[in-house]
Amino acid sequence: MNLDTLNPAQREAVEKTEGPVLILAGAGSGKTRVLTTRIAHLIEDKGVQAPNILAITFTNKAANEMRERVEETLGTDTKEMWISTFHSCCVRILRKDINRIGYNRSFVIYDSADQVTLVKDCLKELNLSDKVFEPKVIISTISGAKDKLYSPSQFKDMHRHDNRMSKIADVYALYQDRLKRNSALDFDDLIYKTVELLKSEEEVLEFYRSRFKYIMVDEYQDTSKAQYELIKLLAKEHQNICVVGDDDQSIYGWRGADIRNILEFERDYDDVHVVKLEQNYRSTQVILDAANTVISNNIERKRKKLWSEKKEGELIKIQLSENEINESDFVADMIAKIAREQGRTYKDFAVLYRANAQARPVEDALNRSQIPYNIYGGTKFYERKEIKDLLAYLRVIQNPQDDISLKRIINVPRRGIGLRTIEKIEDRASLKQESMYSVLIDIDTNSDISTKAKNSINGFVDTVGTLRTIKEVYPVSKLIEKVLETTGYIDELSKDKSEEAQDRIDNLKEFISIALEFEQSSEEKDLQTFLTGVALSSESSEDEEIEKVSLMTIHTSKGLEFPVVFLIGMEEGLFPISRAVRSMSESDIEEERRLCYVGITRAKEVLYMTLTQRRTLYGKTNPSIASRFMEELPEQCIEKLNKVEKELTYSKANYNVLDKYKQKYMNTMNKSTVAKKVNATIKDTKKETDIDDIKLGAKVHHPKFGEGTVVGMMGSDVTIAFKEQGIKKINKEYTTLDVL
DNA sequence: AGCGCCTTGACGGGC
DNA sequence: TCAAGGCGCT
Repeated sequence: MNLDTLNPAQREAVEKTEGPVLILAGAGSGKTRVLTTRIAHLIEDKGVQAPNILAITFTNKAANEMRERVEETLGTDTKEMWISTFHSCCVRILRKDINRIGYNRSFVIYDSADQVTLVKDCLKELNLSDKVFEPKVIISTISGAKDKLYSPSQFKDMHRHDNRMSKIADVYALYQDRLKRNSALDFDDLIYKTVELLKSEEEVLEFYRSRFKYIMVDEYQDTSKAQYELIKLLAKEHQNICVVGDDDQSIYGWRGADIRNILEFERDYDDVHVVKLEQNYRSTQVILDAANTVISNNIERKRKKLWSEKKEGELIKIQLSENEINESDFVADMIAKIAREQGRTYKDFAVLYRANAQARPVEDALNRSQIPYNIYGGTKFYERKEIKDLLAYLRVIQNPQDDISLKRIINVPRRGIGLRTIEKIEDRASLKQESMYSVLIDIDTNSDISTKAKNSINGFVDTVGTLRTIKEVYPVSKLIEKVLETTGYIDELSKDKSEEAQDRIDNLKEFISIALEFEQSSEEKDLQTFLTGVALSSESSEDEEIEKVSLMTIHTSKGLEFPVVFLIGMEEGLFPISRAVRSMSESDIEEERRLCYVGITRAKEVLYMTLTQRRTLYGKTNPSIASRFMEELPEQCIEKLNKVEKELTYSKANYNVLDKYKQKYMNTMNKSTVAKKVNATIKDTKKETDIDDIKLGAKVHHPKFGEGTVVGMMGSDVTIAFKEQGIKKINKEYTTLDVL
């Protein structure tokens, strides 16, 4: 294995194969290359067997890319190697042994829409209003609990003094019960139940421990407590655990990622070898300086500074526009101009924004200028109604205990089984503690259902029965055709002559070809494997090679790069988004700042940042205030294309500034040095602070805001009245508060 | 069952 | 602003 093309840090990360390794990989530092080379090195030079390697990523895209690149490097196939996402890895483990913890091995996987339906059912059963207990809120609460590995009873106990949360805990308990009865797992369960299985079944744990002798985890900053625990279980014995991540790119706190996992890796494992990949191969020095300076305003981070061998590069251009329409026109004009003058092609450009709603005016402007674009995000193929209907049929065929899917299709297409009848079936099912399907099977013994409804139900049961037989002999694609035929689904759509109906038919045909493709490429060809694959993939099959400008959120852009990037809507309340501003929570603002860092570092050569004087968003026009992140950009890196400073009110709010330290050091150091100083101070005092000493009324010291008094506490959020900076909400888990 | 009016609320989004 | 879901009427 030739490692000569790697830089020293990269090489170190590859060669240090034994013991715990933390690779802090800055944006564009060749992280994927290091990981793939490391795997190849293990196999080729260290004589490690392929089955002993486990490599975990977050997205299918990353997993596929890694597998391809490893195969390319090694020149062999990697079938024996587990290179997969957390979720598909867990499914594999669970399919084998989940029966040991009382679940059915042929479980189905519920997506977020199924979750909503199930939670609504649970609320109904508990007589709770879905106005007071919004399903969305319930789901994210449950999801948060599972991410932290709280069981329903633990969760209930934690919140025994909080009436509302207690009720939510009851929903959580019932929800889990129903999932189990339906032989279903939601996405969070895939992780949670795997941890549960490994913790309770010594034999299973031993099996995987001795199998996965070398474990690698990508995007470690995005792991949740549950994922962290899973990895720890597997890696504890041999300690050959290599995690790669960038705390500065942690932007998924809102979906359970716990930045502490990367910040405290060194505490969790013994003798951790830390490698920092700081050489950036992507961007110009100007772009990196700007990114470094902005991110240095974050307190809680590992110190790291990107540098590049590339020359200085063009200054970052800042444009102030009248409103979002002018802003979009500016973007379109500049794309046209740069494409023409510099001979760039449209795929070199990306327009990045904080919220999807911002895409609209940009689309309009690009259309006016006849510039082709691809918009990422939006309704997914598998979320379409007709596809979900078909999937519900397939799921019921696979697993008749799945009440949620059964309810979805029992009267689709219409076959005269009304709401009243369905309710009766449900009642009976919960009375007898069994699935709706088993009630349907002997519906004839049920007296309070009309003969007409009984006939329809028997017809439905026959259809499903027939399809279940067909499943055993025909391939999936054929089964799908049969479903669409025998249920009359296609007939129903064909009768409808609208364009929409034709679209739906086309989508169903597209789905059949997905199934055909599956039959050709997959080793296992059964329905269950197909359904799992569909559940775990997101299918964003846009034609990526095509010559188009990319429009996407900054979140979506993570991991990608473009020669020319437009970061639009750099305004307070939009970016950082208003919720983060209003919550007054420093950790929320820091996550927004990391997002800003991600946005800036997408650019290879040219970066534009735009903002408006007035923005109409959600039907309301408001004067804009420049984003605090704009103010954090170093003067020498930017070029203001128009009179930005004159026209703008920079928010003078109590954001930014590191006051206490600023006064002390500002004369001699620049802002980023001050931040470093603060960082170092935190590191020193960290161990001495006991988080439990932070109580109501306690006098505390905050690294940025100085002295204050604790006036409120909610979970890990502490509200503090600062002497000089006013009232702020701070997450005590992430900030070092010294009790005075 | 289906249509249309009205309220609501809207960040980010992979598996 | 606008789209989706709820609700009431036919």
